Amino acid sequence: MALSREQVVRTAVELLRRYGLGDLSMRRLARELGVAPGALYWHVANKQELLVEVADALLAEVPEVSGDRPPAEALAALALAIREAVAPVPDGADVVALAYAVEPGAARPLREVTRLLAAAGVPLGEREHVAALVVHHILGSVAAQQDRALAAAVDPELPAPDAVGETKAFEIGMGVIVRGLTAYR
Amino acid sequence: MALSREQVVRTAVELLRRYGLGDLSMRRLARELGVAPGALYWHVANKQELLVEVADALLAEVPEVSGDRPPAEALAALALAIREAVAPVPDGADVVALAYAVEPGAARPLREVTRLLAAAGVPLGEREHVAALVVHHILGSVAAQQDRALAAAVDPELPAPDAVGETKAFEIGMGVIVRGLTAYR
DNA sequence: TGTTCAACTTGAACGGTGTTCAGTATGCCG
DNA sequence: CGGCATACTGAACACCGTTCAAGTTGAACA
Repeated sequence: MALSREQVVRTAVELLRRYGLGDLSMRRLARELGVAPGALYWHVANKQELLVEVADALLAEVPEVSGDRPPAEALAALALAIREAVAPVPDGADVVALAYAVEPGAARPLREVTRLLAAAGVPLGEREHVAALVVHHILGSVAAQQDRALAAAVDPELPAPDAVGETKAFEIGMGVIVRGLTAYR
Repeated sequence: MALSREQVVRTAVELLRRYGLGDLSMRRLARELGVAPGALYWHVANKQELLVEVADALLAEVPEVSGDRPPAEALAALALAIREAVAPVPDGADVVALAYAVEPGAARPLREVTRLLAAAGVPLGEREHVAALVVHHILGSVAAQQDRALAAAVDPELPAPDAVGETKAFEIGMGVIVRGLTAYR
């Protein structure tokens, strides 16, 4: 059976989930698919394009947020949901950050952030900038956690980060943002 | 004359300033110093350690913030100063983010963020987490701007980001944070 | 059935990358 | 002058993303 773009992306996601970005090379991916490296370039222009697709796949699993809650509360829940989708994937934050940099509005959950900010009364001209703040907090927090986890894996002296504590830390920052938004209403 | 660690770091900073992270390879750096690549490893354990040193050098140029202002105001000024130190350096945000991930409290200006948060009434257990929010906003904002600049340089269709607008966008996010901090006082 | 043509894949190469290490040179100290 | 730590070289190792001429495959058409 011939390879397909979907298959390439799916395998890339698997590889990322299992081994992280360091082991997601075009060669490794090709080996996993039983194919020569050059074959991948028929289905994908380059690695960056592939990674954007991978990021989209990760974010596609974020559940849609229910609309019948106060916007601020819904925003906090959405941020947490995005966090939970990205955090368990090694280097997930890096991959999503890359995709967000290339096109901020490509993935649904990230658009939803902007939509909730509108509902919270943030005026049009400021929305995308506040959305950037939220996204950076999510991705920055996850990236930091993943870096600490990596450091702890290499050097057993360091304490392994505990998921609960990390989530609490994230929510403290998110709380500051949400309280800062009340000024708009 | 023998090479020195300081000289290696200084030249690395120059190279980064001029050509960005893509051209800051150990080989290129060695060529610039008129030396074989292996020689660098006498002065520096590996590239990551070098980049941490480079980040410290970038942040060392952030002016100290004066203490006789309201903490919230001083924090906004400090954040802006950090931004202005990192933004003109290509890939500066990436380099500093790496250093911050390795050891969050290494550079003075980043410790100062925590100090100002203490002055603003943020309790001990939450300080470092709010500091992370601020740092992520700074670095995320700069990284996004630099990515857009890079994209515009490659594809002339895209609009080049203007520095004033980017700073405004940054300040909008910073404003949300600062307003969110008033709840602590 | 035979032929044609597009879709797809291979194999090999190009020009890089970070890092290691046995060996060699340099200059200071006793 | 001998010895020794410091500093550096040259070559290699094992990778990386990407390109491309040449080859294969399979389906549609005559």
